[in-house]
Amino acid sequence: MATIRDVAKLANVSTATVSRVLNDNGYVNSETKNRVNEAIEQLRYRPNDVARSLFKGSSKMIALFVPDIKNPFFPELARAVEDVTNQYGYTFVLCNTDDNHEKEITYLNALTQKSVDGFIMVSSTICERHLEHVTSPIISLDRRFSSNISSVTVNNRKGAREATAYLQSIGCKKIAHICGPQTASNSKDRLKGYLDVVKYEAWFHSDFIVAGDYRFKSSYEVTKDLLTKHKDIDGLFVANDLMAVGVLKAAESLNMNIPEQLSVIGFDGIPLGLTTTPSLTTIQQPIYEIGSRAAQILLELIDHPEQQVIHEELEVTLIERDSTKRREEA
Amino acid sequence: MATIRDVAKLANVSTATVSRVLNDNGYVNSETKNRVNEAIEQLRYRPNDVARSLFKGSSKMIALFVPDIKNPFFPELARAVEDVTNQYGYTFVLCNTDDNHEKEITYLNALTQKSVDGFIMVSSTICERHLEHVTSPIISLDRRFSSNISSVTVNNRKGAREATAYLQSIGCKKIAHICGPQTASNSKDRLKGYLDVVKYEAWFHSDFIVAGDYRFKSSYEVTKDLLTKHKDIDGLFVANDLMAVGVLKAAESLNMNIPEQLSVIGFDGIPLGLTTTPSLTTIQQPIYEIGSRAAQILLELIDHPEQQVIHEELEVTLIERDSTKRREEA
DNA sequence: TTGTAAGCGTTATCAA
DNA sequence: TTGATAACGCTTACAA
Repeated sequence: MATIRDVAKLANVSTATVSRVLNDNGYVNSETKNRVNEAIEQLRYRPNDVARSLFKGSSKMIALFVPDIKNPFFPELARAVEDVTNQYGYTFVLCNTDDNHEKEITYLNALTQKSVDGFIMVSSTICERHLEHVTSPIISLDRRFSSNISSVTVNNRKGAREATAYLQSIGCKKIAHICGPQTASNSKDRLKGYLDVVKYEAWFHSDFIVAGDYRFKSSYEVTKDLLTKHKDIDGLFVANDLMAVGVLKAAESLNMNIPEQLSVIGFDGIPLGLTTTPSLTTIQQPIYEIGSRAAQILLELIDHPEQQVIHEELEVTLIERDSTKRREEA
Repeated sequence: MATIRDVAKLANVSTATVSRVLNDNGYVNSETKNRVNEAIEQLRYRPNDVARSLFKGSSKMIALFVPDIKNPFFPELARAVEDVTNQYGYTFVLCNTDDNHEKEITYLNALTQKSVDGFIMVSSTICERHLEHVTSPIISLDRRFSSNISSVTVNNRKGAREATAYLQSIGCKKIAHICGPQTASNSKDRLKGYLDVVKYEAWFHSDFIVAGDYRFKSSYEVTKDLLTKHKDIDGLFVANDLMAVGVLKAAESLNMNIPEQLSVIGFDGIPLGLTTTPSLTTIQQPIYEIGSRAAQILLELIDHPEQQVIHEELEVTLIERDSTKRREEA
């Protein structure tokens, strides 16, 4: 690979001049500029970004931490982040953390050594004190670490309320909830939203709240149990779509008809909900927008580190599909 | 951030000595080693990888190019690649190319400037001549660029033959095929495999081959058309699972019963096929293994550039699920 | 066993 | 308008 010195020699100028035309700053005679550009072309010269990074102390890279890209919520998020980082000339690093705290810390250190310019994190285990020594900007998604760390979230509690109220509005009399992992703040908020609506109902009973972990399998099993024990449940608010699909499959295996016997509503709005039979009613998050806003805010924070903390909350939308249906009055 | 010089000063040694204990090479007295390590700890010193990269000319980063991480085939692949690269201390860069040639070239150049050590590419547009000036090792996935560029693939043609023969074996009399984009070699091979089996059948007609693009939507539409025109089709081999799910949905909208009236088999074995109703019979690729083998081979190629080109072909497996069913004799 | 110093490829300051 | 040169933080001959 040719270096700036090779170019300088060929064009009969100093490296400083080459650098000037490269970066388009400082005065440079238009004729020598041409000479330099020709030399660049002739040598197929491309500046070495590592050397640039060393000098500048920044790498033009940003990293996204997700628990697992295989979880269908994250590909769209990742895509959004990559789209905007790429648009601004940044390189996109993806890290799967498995919600493992040590792994997160290891990544954080490794990438800091590489002068990565900023982090977007979906994490349940990170909190402020782990970030003390991190000097690059960080933005948390979906879950808020602390008021000092910028975030992009949705109003989970409100969305959960809306989901539950919707089930009531279509005539469900006994509405259960399958929770996400209680380590995740969004999951806690969704539970709260559910409780906001049903807490004082005469029929309400804590048996109607069952624990899941946001994964398909747990909900498949937990649901079979729940629906076998409580045959009077006619509405189910599930903390995320992946688990809601598990519910659909569990009901299928029990020969229960959805939505005739049971209405099911999920949360997230992932594309998977479009391909099930019945298709899934859900509270849709603006996934792409969450990712792209997060990336934009991060890039602003990188350019203006003096800027204050930013918290942005986006809106969710109820999407009616075929897994819910108005109950006929008895 | 502390530098190696700060450590050297605090430990009362030269930077060379610090470097020696850091990299554990060269002689260094065990007592001074302790002093150095204490200084490192005291200053929370972490070596700057950018400086290291500049010196070494390599960055300990590898990149994966996929058309779109939102396509459900790729998250598992990406996960596999990230797992092994991470295990060997490499950083994982993800690029969405949209099958856009210019974008691919731009990424390739940008990452080369960053001294990225190797590339894993899923691409239909790249061929050898675009790679002339790339000096880092490259490995192509799923599609073979040329015999000079290492690859990890599956036997698409054989898998397609197996799929088609399976439909015959369960009694399908007229078997159609929905193709992938003919720009992709895997797609062409799957078509060939289909033809291998049906070409000389008396019923065979070119109308039974319809063009898709590996996406859900195209197949949804194309299928409605096909099934309306040719009501005698009783078997359908679809070039990938995503399109096969489109077929399921199209049949649903036509009130056709799968598998009673029509058996459908896909290709890929993505998790999506487990959540549809009916679940999808398919030719399963070992997706995770493809990714992890590719990454392992790439790392070998990075360590031993003198090594020759490697082509590896993995096996596919027929998975019977609920979208296919033995035809009763008339 | 340790230190000195050159070099990796840039950018930016200062002087000319 | 241009050029010399120090600096970014590290590694590795080579010398001591």
